[in-house]
Amino acid sequence: MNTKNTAFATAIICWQKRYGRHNLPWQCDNPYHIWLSEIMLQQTQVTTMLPYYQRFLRRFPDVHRLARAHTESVMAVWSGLGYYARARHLHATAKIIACKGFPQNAASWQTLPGVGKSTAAAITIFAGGGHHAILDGNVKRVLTRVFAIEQPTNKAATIHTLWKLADSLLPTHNIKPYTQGLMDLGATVCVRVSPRCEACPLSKQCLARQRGIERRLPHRSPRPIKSVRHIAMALIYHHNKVWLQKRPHAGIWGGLWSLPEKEATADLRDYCCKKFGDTLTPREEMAFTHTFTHYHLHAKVLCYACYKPPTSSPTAKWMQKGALADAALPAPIKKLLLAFFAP
DNA sequence: AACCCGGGGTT
DNA sequence: AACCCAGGGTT
Repeated sequence: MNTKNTAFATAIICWQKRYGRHNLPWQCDNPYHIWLSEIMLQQTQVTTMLPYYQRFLRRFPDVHRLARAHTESVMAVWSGLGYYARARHLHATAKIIACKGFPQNAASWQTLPGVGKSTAAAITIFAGGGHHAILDGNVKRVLTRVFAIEQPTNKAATIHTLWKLADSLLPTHNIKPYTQGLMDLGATVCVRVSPRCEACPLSKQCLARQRGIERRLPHRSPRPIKSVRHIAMALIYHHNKVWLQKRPHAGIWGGLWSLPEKEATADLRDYCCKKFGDTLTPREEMAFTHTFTHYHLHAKVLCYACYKPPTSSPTAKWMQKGALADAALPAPIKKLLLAFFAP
């Protein structure tokens, strides 16, 4: 019978002790700090999120302060960090926690908005008591390489295999340094391009390295070709202000402020005419393209000067050009507006 | 600028 | 199980 692979965990725990990160501000026993850090670390590196983390905690020192805050101020503090759905989910979860207290196990954590299986596992491990596998991008990379898993990692069956493998590798003790070590190793040594195998504690047991295929892993099956989608947007300005609409929470750029948008330019002109009447003067046209996972978005932007603006409403408002940089806008819209108002 | 990537949510 | 969404990193 094959014995349990303890060499993997042992090597990581030992490496973590000497080379891992030990002084991160959320390495404490405050579940609020740990939860916030894990959300901010989704799709984001430590060096990027660190100043945001500090700023966020100064503004919202505990979960009750966060729960009581207005969504707008949460989004404003999050501004610049990207992936704004994380901020919306964080706020929604804060309200639940303020009412019902912090979850006491991973399964309960995972029912909360923005907390998936891996994040729930990490939070409960670092907050103390949890004993679960994690499987984020770093861990996937380490596992597919050390065990030479060549199946495409964007397939459910492979993900399932990786979870099983991660479960089987869990050590009985030292779960915190093990988990932190796995994350740190993937982030600093077993990186996607140019892995630093000479500095890796697993290099001797790494099957991908033995076979010389570490750079080809993890493997993904190709994605379908992207289509192109055309839309029309209106940039309506009044002195140094621009007319923005709040987007619905579902769909792209959910909950962010953006320009009025229609499928076709004719529809857009109709809308502008109805909304602003003859107070609008057509100016130049602009355009941009933005690529999503599944399609290229091509936007034609009709610019109008407006001399008599309508008043704001909950879902539409005028924004000063000075407020654009810190506002919750989609990245391409922010870029376009900053360019438009640039001196 | 093109290409690659990966977390949670939705269907 | 497959697809959707978002923005940063790398080349």
